[in-house]
Amino acid sequence: MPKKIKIIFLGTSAFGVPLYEAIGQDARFELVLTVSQPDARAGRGRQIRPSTIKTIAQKHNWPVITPAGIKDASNTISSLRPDLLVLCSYGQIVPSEILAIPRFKALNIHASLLPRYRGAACVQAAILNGDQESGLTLMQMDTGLDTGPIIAQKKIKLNGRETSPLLLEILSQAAPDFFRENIILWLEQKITPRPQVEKDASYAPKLTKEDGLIDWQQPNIKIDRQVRALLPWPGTYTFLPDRKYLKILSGFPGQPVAAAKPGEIQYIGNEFAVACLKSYFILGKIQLSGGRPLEAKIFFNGHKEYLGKNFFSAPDCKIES
RNA sequence: CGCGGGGUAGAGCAGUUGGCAGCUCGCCAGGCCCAUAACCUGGAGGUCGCCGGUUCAAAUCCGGCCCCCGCAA
Repeated sequence: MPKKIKIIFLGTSAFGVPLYEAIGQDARFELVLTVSQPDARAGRGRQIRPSTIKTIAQKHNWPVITPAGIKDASNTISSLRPDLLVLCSYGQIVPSEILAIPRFKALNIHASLLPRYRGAACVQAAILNGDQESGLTLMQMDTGLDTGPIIAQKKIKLNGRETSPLLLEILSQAAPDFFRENIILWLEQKITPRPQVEKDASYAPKLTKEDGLIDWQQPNIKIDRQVRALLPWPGTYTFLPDRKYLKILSGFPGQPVAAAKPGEIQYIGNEFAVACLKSYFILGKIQLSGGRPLEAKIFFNGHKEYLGKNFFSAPDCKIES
């Protein structure tokens, strides 16, 4: 390839950073523009802050724009005459008029083995469903939500103890090599994308705060998956017997038992555990609102009054601070 | 000015009609026991976040400051 490939990168979250920097620093490519989501109020104090990708762009002095709607950037994008458009967790559907601009098309790197888990919470979905494997998909974009034909995939085996932040990190770090291994073949048109098998498709819609509420009537395996999957947001939570909001940050499933009263807090084998459906969930780290994260053992050592009482997971418990 | 909780012994917490600072765990010493994460006895350990004010007397009331955290995104 005699000439540099002109790339426009679309991304917002930290997940895309390794890939983004790899592209920006690759001599074969010329990063002509970065498109990210607009600055938004976030965090305590609701300060206005830029997206992670925008922050990285500014650090390298790479050109970046943050249109409210990607359509607003349509003219800017076409005037740069990009050869390729690469998207990684950008957060907006890109319309066909923009997808049609680059001659090597618009590609998306998605953190699941499509057609499984189209959508935003793809990594969480893999853990929530107890999948044996996860991975990355390089795909050609169309106007649907992660529906375009697949160019390449990379599988990652799961050991069943991953948390979302960890798996996200693993996939994020794997993205640059995965991209480099396939992009040249793509540019040389040695790969024919294959359409997704529609009947195998599933969706992982954005999570909500409600998804984090623990139902102690479930088997401990499910609760364990929920705890690992929903970090760091929305997080899993329950309510103490006096209805204080309590985050469950970690734990693991205990041995099955016949008679367990779901929700009951118990001291078992030198650990603090909560009864769920025919089993116990051993508590690891927990966090009260206003408090820092700490081992359940440390907290309950000073609160023996909770033993034998029940956690609430009733919907009438308001989420309060 | 988005809403809110908190800084008290090594850890987690209680303690506002102001009056010599408490609980659980841990730690040290000893005891019981085949043994123990169990139990019993004794012990060490605190400028009550910082500064100032009110008062005979402040962890507790008033003012200012620093730090930590939850919700919300």
